[in-house]
Amino acid sequence: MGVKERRAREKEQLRQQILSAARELFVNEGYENVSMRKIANKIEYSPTTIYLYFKDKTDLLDSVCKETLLSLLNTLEQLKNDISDPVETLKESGRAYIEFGLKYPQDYKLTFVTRPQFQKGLGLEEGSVGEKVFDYLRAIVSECIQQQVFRQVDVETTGQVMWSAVHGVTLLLIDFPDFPWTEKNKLIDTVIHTTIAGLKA
Amino acid sequence: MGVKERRAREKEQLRQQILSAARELFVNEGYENVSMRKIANKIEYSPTTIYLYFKDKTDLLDSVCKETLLSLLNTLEQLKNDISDPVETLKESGRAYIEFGLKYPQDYKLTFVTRPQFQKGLGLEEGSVGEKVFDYLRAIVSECIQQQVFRQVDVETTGQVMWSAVHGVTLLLIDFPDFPWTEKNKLIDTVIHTTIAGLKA
DNA sequence: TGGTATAATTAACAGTGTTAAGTTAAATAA
DNA sequence: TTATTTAACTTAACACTGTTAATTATACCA
Repeated sequence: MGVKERRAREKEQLRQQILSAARELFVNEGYENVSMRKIANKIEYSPTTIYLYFKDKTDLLDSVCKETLLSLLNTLEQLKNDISDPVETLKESGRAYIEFGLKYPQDYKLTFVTRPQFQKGLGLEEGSVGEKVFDYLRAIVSECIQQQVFRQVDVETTGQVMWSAVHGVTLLLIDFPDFPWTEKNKLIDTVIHTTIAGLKA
Repeated sequence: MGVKERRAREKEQLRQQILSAARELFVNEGYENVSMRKIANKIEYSPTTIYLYFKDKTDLLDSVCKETLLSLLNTLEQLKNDISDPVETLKESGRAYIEFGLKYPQDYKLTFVTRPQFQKGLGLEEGSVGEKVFDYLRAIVSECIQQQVFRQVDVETTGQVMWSAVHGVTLLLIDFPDFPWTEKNKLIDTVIHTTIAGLKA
């Protein structure tokens, strides 16, 4: 009876192989410039084999993005050990979020910009990984409000403001690398500091 | 001798015709899903005619985006009559910027997200329309600092923080329309208010 | 009218995502 | 062991893509 298990394991292995080949190509050459044939070549299978594992190209994109979100969530959750000082945690989380985006710029854009363009229901729906990322943010913000550090009582709005700020600066830094930005870390710190200061008071 | 002028005028006319056909299609169906043949069909010319007026598809995108930036700049500059209260002007400009993005979401994404992906030098270089948009922002921020309303002395950083906030919320609202956002206007107001409050004091 | 520059077109190339049909290999049943 | 079923994979094809080179049509000038 171990046969089926082995076969399933092999199938899963090839799925992963396709997935990581796709990620590597998407990241290095951009989603639009990667063809199914290119992915197939990389893993030394025929192009149509991919369709046995993924519905179509956007499904492949989808799976790559889900992995990215998991990785982001993982990065963030490793910070949230110290809940005694939620504001400090929020600052560090914001910085970690931005730095994640800058470390994997193509993955970030793929997940938060390209994917929504191709797939209307975009991974923030109930039970999704994307929702969990926002849940993480919500929890910290909630703590800040409970400790009465933040003026705003509305957890949702506060979280969304924070998200806007970090998302904005991340994308600007990625998309306009030639713009005469202030020194990167100073800009990031100022964005976070400013937003949090604005939420206090 | 009026012949050459007329011919030039006709040429310019067709150029504009191509441009507005391209914009309409890009906006309605997305840049990736619009083919040169589709544009050509719309204006009832052969596909290759477009290449007599534009170098390639990204050049077409480029020109569309330049128009968008001009339109945005125009929208903003109509607000800047009242310089006596720079903070109020900044608030209104931020709101106008976001609402421009939400009114023409595809144009906004095309200009600030899609284009940078295809064209490295992306319209923020010296003398460009993109630079003028940022110049506009810089001028208002500078006034706020001179009137000692803002804590931060660094005009550049302050402007970039402001840009991050409005860019971020604009894109989030565009890209994740199904997310349970706070009521749109409340969110926009809170983003602007929070950022400006953070820049004060 | 004939000649010329310019504008627009046709035909073609190499590549795209995807589907349907066909083939090979492996696991089960006799 | 041999036959049969099932799963994995490939080949061939379709309609489409951006773009180039060669060709035709058009409008102007002498």
